[in-house]
Amino acid sequence: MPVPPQPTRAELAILRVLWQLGPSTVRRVHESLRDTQDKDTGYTTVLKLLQNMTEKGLVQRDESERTHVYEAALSQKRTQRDLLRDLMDRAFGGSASTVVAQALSMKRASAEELAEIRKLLDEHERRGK
Amino acid sequence: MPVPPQPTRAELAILRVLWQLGPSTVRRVHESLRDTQDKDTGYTTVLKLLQNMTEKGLVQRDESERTHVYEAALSQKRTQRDLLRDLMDRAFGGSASTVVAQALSMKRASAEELAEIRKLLDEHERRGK
DNA sequence: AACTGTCAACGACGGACGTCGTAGATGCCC
DNA sequence: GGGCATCTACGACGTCCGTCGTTGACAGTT
Repeated sequence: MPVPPQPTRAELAILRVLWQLGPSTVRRVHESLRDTQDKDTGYTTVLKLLQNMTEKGLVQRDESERTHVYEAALSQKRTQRDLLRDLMDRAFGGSASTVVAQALSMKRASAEELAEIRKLLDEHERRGK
Repeated sequence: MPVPPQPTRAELAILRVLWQLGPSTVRRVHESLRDTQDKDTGYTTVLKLLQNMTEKGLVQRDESERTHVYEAALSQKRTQRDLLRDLMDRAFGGSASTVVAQALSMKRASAEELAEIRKLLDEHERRGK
């Protein structure tokens, strides 16, 4: 399992919990999901998902205690990058600028976000110089 | 069928062909896919996909002639926006600036692309003013 | 020792997806 | 008109995904 496969929708939702809470038990993940999510997922469903994800290498499991503790195997950044890369290739012909253009066209690109983006761009340019 | 569901991977590959070639027959789509794609998809597979997509409202079918002609129902821009929005919500917490940051961190964000992005940003700012 | 609650593990199931074989209709050509 | 090619339509299959019921192990309580 050199490179784990991309997470599915449900798996990504779980990863988000793990990134936010850090290493957690099934119960904690389940409850956090219940809070955040609109949909109501059963306990054993979350357990099964986490078992699958362990199998795939998406998470690491500490089973030294009776109650296992799960932790994301890859960083949030890394996963975001992989997912965005994939979408960029499949839907945007690999063009980063088109991605940015679409991102800007969304309502959520608020004023603060625009300033943030410009800052990123400056930094990136300075570094590339 | 007010709003068609999001296209799957295989469906998106077909949509890309339709956006590039314009309204096309199954055969044309199939051949174009054979050229572009690494994977080798059978004719009837493409046909079935297009039939499903018609059902879902992703494409429109002109069956006035014996050989049907398919056309993308939604624009490329619109589809890109929907897909990016979805990923942004699921993986980036809805933050456009994080998306942009990840996009910039990729090798494909070349010098020309950076210039292009900056231009987009300027335009966007001017318009927002 | 019996009861109760929590946990991991396993198996099953329905649905979506991608794939293709095959049948049936239609058009073309000698 | 018979034969061949092309096209749509239909049905099936294997796989993955998300879901959950059930079982068995274990721990704490009384």
